[in-house]
Amino acid sequence: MAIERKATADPARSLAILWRTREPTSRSAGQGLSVDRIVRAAIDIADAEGLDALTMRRVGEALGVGTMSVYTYVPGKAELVAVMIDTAYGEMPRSAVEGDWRARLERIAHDNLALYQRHPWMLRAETTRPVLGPNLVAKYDHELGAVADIGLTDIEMDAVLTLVLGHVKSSARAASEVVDLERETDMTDGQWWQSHAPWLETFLTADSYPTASRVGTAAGQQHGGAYGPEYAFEFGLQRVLDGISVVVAERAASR
Amino acid sequence: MAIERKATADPARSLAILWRTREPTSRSAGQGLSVDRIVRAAIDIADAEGLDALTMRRVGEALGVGTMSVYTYVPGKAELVAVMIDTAYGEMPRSAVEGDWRARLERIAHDNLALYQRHPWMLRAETTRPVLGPNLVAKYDHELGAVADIGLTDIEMDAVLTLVLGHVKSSARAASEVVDLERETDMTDGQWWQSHAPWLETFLTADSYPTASRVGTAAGQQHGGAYGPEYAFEFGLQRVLDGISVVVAERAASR
DNA sequence: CAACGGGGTCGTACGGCGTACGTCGACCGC
DNA sequence: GCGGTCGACGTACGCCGTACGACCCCGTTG
Repeated sequence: MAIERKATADPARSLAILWRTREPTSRSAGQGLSVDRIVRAAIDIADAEGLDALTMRRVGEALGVGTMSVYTYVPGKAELVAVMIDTAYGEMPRSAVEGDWRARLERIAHDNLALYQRHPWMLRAETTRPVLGPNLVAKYDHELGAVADIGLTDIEMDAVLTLVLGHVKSSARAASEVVDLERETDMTDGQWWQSHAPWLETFLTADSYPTASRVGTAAGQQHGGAYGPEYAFEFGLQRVLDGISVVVAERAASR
Repeated sequence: MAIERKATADPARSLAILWRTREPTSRSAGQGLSVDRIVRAAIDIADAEGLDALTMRRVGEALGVGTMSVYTYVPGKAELVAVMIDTAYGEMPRSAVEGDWRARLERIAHDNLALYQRHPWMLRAETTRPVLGPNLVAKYDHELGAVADIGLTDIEMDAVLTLVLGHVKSSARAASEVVDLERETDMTDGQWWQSHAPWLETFLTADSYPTASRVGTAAGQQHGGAYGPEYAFEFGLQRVLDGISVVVAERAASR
């Protein structure tokens, strides 16, 4: 029910797979099992049914193969997930670097949001000390390109990226949970809100917590409408970019 | 290895416990088991050893009681976690509302960071559609107080809070993972970085990804030093607050 | 062409988890 | 003193990840 633990995939093992240290043997070169086929099957399962549905038994099944055969190509589930993550990074667009830095960062934020929408399981699998696969490195390099040459120090460039991507991840997580819950409970967020309103009013009277009840109601109605997570994402992103522009302006002025 | 799934604790059941709908019977009033004792024991375990170590068997053990006895007071693990979360909120300071809005938000950010440092398991257990326990409501009301009366709409007040708390959570998660990994691997972040440097240089040459290799190295050294997650937290927080001040200024000007 | 060796495959089994279910004992109200 | 009720808990089920060892098939070698 929580974030992936033993997310500590053995980095060395994962890296060996990711950077293709081992060339395929003549035997396995046929149409048999392979890391690629396993990873693709695993991603399909996780995309469609979430990280909890991704079990080693399930992967074997999907490939018409015994559960333990999977372990021939992948040392364990944690390492499989690590490879899945890097593979997903590899499928991201590397939009051309055009426009000013703000437009570029905005574009990157939206690309990453789309990534999380396509692969919601990544929200629960990623760690902050990621396995440095080739696609993550390429992604990092590409994204740094958006903030290079605007007068920031290297440390600041990294911090800016961390900030923006962190915001995207927060927002994506919120949006993803709304979708999950709407499917699990067969209720839209708005319906859920309304069905709980009477209960809330029992305890959360305007007397006891006036501000919370007023603002909570307003925010709840917003969620009921078409916009909710989307608004939080856009609002937050614009605030973050505004904040970054203050630093950029400072650096430009002192040059 | 991931974020709590079936985090869908049955809200009604959780709420019933949280708002103490059921008064203690004369029988159970003695020194026997109780929701409070269970929750306290569970929080102690999770604080000390993480959410993975928190099993129902373990909770029973800690209380000198059979595993299934716990289910007399709590409908399931998900609901137990929900109550743990609200309890933790209840232990937060409600710092007096003083200073300007920026100082107040900064204070709130630091209070929430401290909460996550004391209870790192919350980073993996919280959801975005939380169970509306009494302490969460009180916390929300208190935190709204920091941004009331500065000219924002209700929706914006909620969005500002969501943004700041989202940033705190991102940063706290990063910091927490660093701590976890340093314990698990018996290596500091700096040592880990250095031990992987040769490997990285093999693939990530300055030729292939000049920006990534330069900035990554700089950021890596930063992590090796005393500051890393703390810097990311403070840098991001100041940027977020700068961004918010732009909106506040706009609203003040148009009034 | 026969024998061998090794690698891909997979069945079984173990120790963990959450928890459904049914029983038992002790206490409280009468 | 007694009946009913409720807290406590033992057992068991179906999941999970994966260690271990057996099998089988195929490419290589003598």
